[in-house]
Parts: sequence; structure tokens; C-alpha cells
Amino acid sequence: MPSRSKYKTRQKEIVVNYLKSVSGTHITAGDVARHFKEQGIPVGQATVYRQLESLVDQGLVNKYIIDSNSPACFEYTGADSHLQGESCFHCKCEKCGKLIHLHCDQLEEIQAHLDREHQFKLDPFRTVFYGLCEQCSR
Amino acid sequence: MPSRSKYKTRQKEIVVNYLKSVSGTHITAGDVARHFKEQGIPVGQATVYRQLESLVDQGLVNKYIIDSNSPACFEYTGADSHLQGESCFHCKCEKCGKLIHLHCDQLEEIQAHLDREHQFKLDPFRTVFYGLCEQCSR
DNA sequence: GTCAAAATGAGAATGATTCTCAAAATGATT
DNA sequence: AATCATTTTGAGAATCATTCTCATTTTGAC
Repeated sequence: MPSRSKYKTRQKEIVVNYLKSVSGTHITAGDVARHFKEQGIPVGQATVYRQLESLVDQGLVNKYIIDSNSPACFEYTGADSHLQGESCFHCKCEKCGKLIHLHCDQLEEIQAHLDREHQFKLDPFRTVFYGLCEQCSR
Repeated sequence: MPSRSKYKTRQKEIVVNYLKSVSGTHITAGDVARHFKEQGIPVGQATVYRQLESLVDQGLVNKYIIDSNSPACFEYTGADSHLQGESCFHCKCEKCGKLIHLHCDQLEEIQAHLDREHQFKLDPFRTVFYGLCEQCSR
């Protein structure tokens, strides 16, 4: 059972703030835990994983699973991030790892189509398009 | 360095044939290895992983990474599979975990659109749409 | 302040995947 | 069919991200 965060804790604040402070990059749970350990900030590894999971559940953080043998990446996508507002789609380059943010009306049509024709409620923040970016596909 | 399959071996044949025989389902490397072990078929675990990787490289098999804590799934997509030619999209229900296969012309338009307008070469086999399925969204 | 419920953390457990390396198989060449 | 360099195999160990355990601490409602 995931921690559904009923209490407000110092650790939760620290994790959110750190994620915000590195907004715009993708970072692994290990990176976060290591940072806290090195800086002597009292947030343990298990808590980092738990808080990240909870933040993903809340839609404040996006989780990217790039490859089966590399750790998952996280990115703050909350209200005061530069991703805020419109539904934002993400493209991840399988080769160079670049993460591209797309705002596009036609892509938003996908959402309506999946709902209308396939009765599937797409969660755009959790969905990542994988493929090759312009540079890497040449 | 991945095995780039210069020699033809019995194990390679066995793996390909088994993948074909379960065509249409998703199967993990562990499932495959377990099956061989239980049936006394002489293909070890390491070889299963190596052959699957090689088959993915050759484009005969697709690999799906659904979630960071569940094993990768494989599916035969070679010339004599029922997936031949069609792009197949996958929807994963965040609530019940169900995986849905979608064949849909309009969805295939996404691919063309991403390529045309955003210079992004979508890899449909690696891309999973997250959201809520019909049952779970009610 | 009391107290039940929730969150934390250190370390252990899990589990998928990859690595190691000696032995076996392959296929080209005699 | 014998030789031989190269490749592949497999049993088990190693790796490593992630989750679990559970005793301790923290939280917030009363």
C-alpha cells in the first residue's frame, strides 16, 4: 500500500522543494537520496522513494521509465513549474535521452479521441512518447 | 557487447519458435526461462535474455517496459505474426493495471504528425498511454 | 498532554537483469 | 573428419534499483 500522505511532514516539504529547485531536469531517486545524504539533510532513501511515489500519485511529479536497466527519472511538474498550465506532452529520445515538452492542439485531440472511441481516459502527465529526436534520427 | 548472432544455434531456434508459439500475448524473460526449465528444454536463463535482446535488435520481437518494478514484456512481431504491418499502441490502466492493445488508424496519425510537425520519430512499441480504462473511470 | 494513526529510517530482502569464465558448439579450412 | 579460431552457452555470482520490515518517532485531533 502506498503512503497516501495524510500527515504533513518535514521530509515531504524537503523533497518537494528539492524537486522544485531542480525543475527542468530529470533526476533519479538515487540522485535525490544521495544529495540529501551528502548534505546531511535528514531524509532517508526509503522516504525519498515513498515521497516520490506519492508526488507522482498527486500529479505533481512525472515519472519516466527510460529503459529496463536504468533507474526511473522524476521531474517536478506542479503549478509553479515551467510546465504548468496547458496539457503538456513529453517526448523522450531513446538515444540521447533528451526530454522534449510539447504543447500542441492536435496532440490534445488524441486525448479526446481515446476517450470518445476507446473509452480510455488518457493521463497526459504520465504518458511519455518514446522515439528518436531530430538530431538522433539522422 | 550484445551477442550479434553470427552463428546459428539450437537455442536461438528454440527461443524464436517459442516466442512465435505464444504470439499474441505478452511474456516476460522470466516466463520464457521458467518454461524451458520446467519442460527440460536446454536453454538457460542468460541465453534467454541474450536471445531476446538479439531478437529485439533484429526487429523480430518488441520489448515493452510497462513499469519500473515489473519485468519487461516481449512479443513476437515477425513476418508471420498477426501484428505484422500494423502499428500497435498500448494503453495501461493506472488503477487495475490492465494492458489494452489498440489498432487504430487515427492513432497512427499521431506518428505521422509527430514526424511531420515535431521532427520526432515515434516508437509506438515503446510508448504506453497511461490513464483509466472504461471500467475504472466510472 | 494523551493517544491512535501515520511516517520515518536503517538495514535487509527482493527480483530482474547482467556479468564471469570455463566448457561446448559452430563453421570455415584443410 | 580433424583442426582451430571464434562465438555461444550456462551455472552461478554480482549488480543495483526498488520495496519491505519493524522499531522508533512524529503528527494532529481531542
